[in-house]
Amino acid sequence: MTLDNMKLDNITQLFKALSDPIRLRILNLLITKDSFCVCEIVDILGIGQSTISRHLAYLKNSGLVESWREGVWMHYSLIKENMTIIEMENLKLQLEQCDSIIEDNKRLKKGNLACSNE
Amino acid sequence: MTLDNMKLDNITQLFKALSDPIRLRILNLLITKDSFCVCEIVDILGIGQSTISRHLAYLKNSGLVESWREGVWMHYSLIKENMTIIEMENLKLQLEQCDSIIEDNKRLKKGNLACSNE
DNA sequence: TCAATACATCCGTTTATACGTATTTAATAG
DNA sequence: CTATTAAATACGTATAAACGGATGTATTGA
Repeated sequence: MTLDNMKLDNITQLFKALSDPIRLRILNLLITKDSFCVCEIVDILGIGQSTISRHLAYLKNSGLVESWREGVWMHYSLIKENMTIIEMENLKLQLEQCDSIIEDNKRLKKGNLACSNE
Repeated sequence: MTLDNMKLDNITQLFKALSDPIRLRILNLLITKDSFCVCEIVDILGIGQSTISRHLAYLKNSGLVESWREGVWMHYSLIKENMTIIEMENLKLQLEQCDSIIEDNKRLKKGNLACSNE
C-alpha cells in the first residue's frame, strides 16, 4: 500500500468490509437499532462468538462501527458519517428481502435472547 | 452457498466487486464516459491486459457491467440499475480525490492512447 | 480472592483472489 | 489463407480472509 493511494485504499476497505454475508447481517441489525452488544448479535445470528467478534473487529478497523464498554458488555454502533457512499435506505430494503435476514429480524423482534443483556 | 441466501450472496458479490483498487479505477472511467474498450482501459490505467480483462470479467459476473463486441473491440459499460445501493455521486467525488484516479483522469483527457481505437 | 460471564485473540487449516507470463480464440485486413 | 491486433483464459504462485476450538483478558458479584 503506497502512501499515494491511502484514500483509494480506504474506499476499497469500506467495500471489503461490506462484502461478507455475516457482516451484512450485523449491519442490518445496526441499521435497525442504535446499538448492540456482542452477545446479542451472537444470539440473534446464531453464529459462534469468536466469529462475530472477529467480524466486529474488522468492521471497526474499516471505520464502519465504533464500540464502547458498559460494564461487562461491549456495545457496537454504526458510524453513519463514514457510509455516505452507500444509499442506506436502498441497502436496507434489499437486505430485508434476504431469507437469512428475515430470520434475524424475527429473532430480534421476539427478543428472547439467551444472554443476560437484553 | 445455499439457495435461501441467493439474494444476500448477490449483495455480497456487488460489494466484493467494488472492493479492489483496480476495479474502482475502472469504475471511475465508466462513470465518466459511457463506454470503453479493453485496450483503452489498459492504456489509461497502465496495467497489463490480462489483469484488466480478468477484472472486467469479475465486474461482469457481479452484474455491474455489460459488454458487447464491435469489430475487434469489446466494449464495456456500467449497468446503473444494478448499483442503486451506491450513492454514485458521492462515490465519484471520493474517487476523484485519489491520486491514482487523478492521474487516470489526466490520461483520459489527454487521450493520446497507444491503441488504435481512440 | 475466586468464580462466572463477556469478549478478544491465537492457532492451524481451508478457500478465495490476486498477479504475470504464456497461450488460445476471434475478427479483420491484405 | 495468413498475419495482425484485441481480448479471454490457463497455469503456477503468493497473499488475504474465512472458520472452529482453545486460550487469554476484563469486569463484576459473591
